[in-house]
Amino acid sequence: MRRQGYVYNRAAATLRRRVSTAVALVINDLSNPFFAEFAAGADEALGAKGYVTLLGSSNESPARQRQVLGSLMEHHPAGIILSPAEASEAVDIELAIGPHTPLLVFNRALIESRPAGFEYDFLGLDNRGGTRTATEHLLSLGHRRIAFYGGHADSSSCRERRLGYQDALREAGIVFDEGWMIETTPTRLAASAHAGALCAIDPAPTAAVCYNDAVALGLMLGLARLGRHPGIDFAVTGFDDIPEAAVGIPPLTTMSADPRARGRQAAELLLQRAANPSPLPRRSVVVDVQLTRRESTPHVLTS
Amino acid sequence: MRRQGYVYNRAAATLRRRVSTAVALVINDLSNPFFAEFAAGADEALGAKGYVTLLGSSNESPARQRQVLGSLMEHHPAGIILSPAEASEAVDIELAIGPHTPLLVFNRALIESRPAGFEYDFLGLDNRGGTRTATEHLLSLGHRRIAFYGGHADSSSCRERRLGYQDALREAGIVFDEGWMIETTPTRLAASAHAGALCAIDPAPTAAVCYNDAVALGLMLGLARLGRHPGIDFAVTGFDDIPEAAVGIPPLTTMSADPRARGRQAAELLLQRAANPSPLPRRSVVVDVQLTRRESTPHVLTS
DNA sequence: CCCCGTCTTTAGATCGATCTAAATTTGGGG
DNA sequence: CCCCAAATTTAGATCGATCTAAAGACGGGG
Repeated sequence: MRRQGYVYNRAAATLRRRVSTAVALVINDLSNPFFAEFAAGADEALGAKGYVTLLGSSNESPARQRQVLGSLMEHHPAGIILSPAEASEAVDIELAIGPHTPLLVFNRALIESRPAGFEYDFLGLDNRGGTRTATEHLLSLGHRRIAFYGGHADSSSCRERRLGYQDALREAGIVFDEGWMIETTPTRLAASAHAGALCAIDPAPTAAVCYNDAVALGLMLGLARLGRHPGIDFAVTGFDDIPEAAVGIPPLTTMSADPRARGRQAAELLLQRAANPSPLPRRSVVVDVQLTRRESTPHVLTS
Repeated sequence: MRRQGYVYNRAAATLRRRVSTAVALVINDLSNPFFAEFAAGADEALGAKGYVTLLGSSNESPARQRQVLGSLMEHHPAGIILSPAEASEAVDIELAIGPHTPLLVFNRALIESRPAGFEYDFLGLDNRGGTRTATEHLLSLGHRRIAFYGGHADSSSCRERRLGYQDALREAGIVFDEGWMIETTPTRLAASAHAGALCAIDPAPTAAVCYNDAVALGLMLGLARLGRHPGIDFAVTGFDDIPEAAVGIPPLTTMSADPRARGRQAAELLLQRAANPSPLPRRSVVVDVQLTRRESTPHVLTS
């Protein structure tokens, strides 16, 4: 009957069953390899379970995100995986998707203002534990004056990562100085341009924990321009393990989040919820990140 | 009535109209920023026209691609945008999607074996013209011994790019030597490792046209390790203009393809076809790529 | 005041998978 | 050979948007 040109009509099935075998995947920034990998992983796992991925990208715009969610909702997806745009309010999301569709939020917390009523699962990275591990790694190499470099202090992930860094310093009994934290836009260019601010600290740090890989790569570039040699006389750590990290100069020690595996995990969490809507309590999964040691973190020089 | 919790049921509409307002987007490698950007552009343009994107990724596997296409077909999409997996046969694609759904193939030609009967539109890059422009750029800077570096000679895009390079040399009256073309796996790592093969050419080239940016960045790294200074005593061009190209050491002169704009264009071409299935003849659009000059292509040294 | 043409409303019918209930077949024991 | 229980087959009914056709409302001219 396949030879007769028959194709299953999933629209008819969806109409009858009141819910489709599609899962909506809404991404804030597809051009970021981290999220592109995440999307690829989610699509892979969903496809393996017979689901189809409805893609939407919000480009960091809450307005567009709302519009996209509305459009995707018309397909009555079995669930939604949302990597929210910046400053997404839980109330707006609830308004867009209603109370019945299972939701899994990835990577960023939603801004909660109302008391409760809106339930969703969460999957994120252990930002605090990650920078703590990175800082401990630098401490174990003998570094004592360690800066935290890059990121906007008002972003939630930057705040968390700064806390982990301070945790490690405190535990090592190091007196921490506010001036050791330098704020930059989290791009390679901005990070490269602000490298001078790091060198201006007195006494000069011998290592820096960076907000993410883009910042770390930019910082290494900027330091090289100022005559420093990251990987030899200065140590740098990143966060994310983007593909460029492995081929930087020098290759970057960083915290790996394995975005493709996160995508698969998100799909599994969501499908579990979809199969079993109410019984399970709300889940919040925070994934450990792994230290990937490369050549950007030398032992401190005994000068 | 929105307050009553009403949401439009697109499954019902699709059932009645026999075709959905979704477009299937099947990508061979989402983790490649080039295709991720393409997907983001396509989704953006489709969303703006009220269409929803059904995502599928094939991971370069024709078997998986076929499976994904089959699954997406059950949603009776208005059309399909396909960036085919390597070695995709037109016959297989036709078998998977049938003769009625409009198809736009992006970037790679399908392997045609049957005489005809299967019609689809095509959108691709001007590979031949691109490397020709890059080579002419190097010629205008005084380079005469120019190598072609990287890529697998049996891939269609590599063949096309080599032809453009040879076009430019021929036109400049330069006697071309087969030994000037060096084959590598098109990754940064492999390109970096083979840099020695380039230096071994006698007399040594002063410039290289690279298969793509990844290869070019790898080559520059490899040359630096061998004591050469790309951007000063050696010129390198890339292809694609991936984000890393602008922040390489030195920043890479390359051919920009603007993948996000290509995505938007693919969406428009497909929707035109979907609105007007038969009247238009088959379309094949080849997009010019633009020379983006940065610092990796110095004037030849007069030594 | 009636008739006919135009505009608006309403009443099914349709799409195809799925589910329920009724109808039919099958099988085994009395 | 018949009867009842179990298994299978068949016949509608359902989902909600959309389309068609029929019914109803309205208005102007005779």
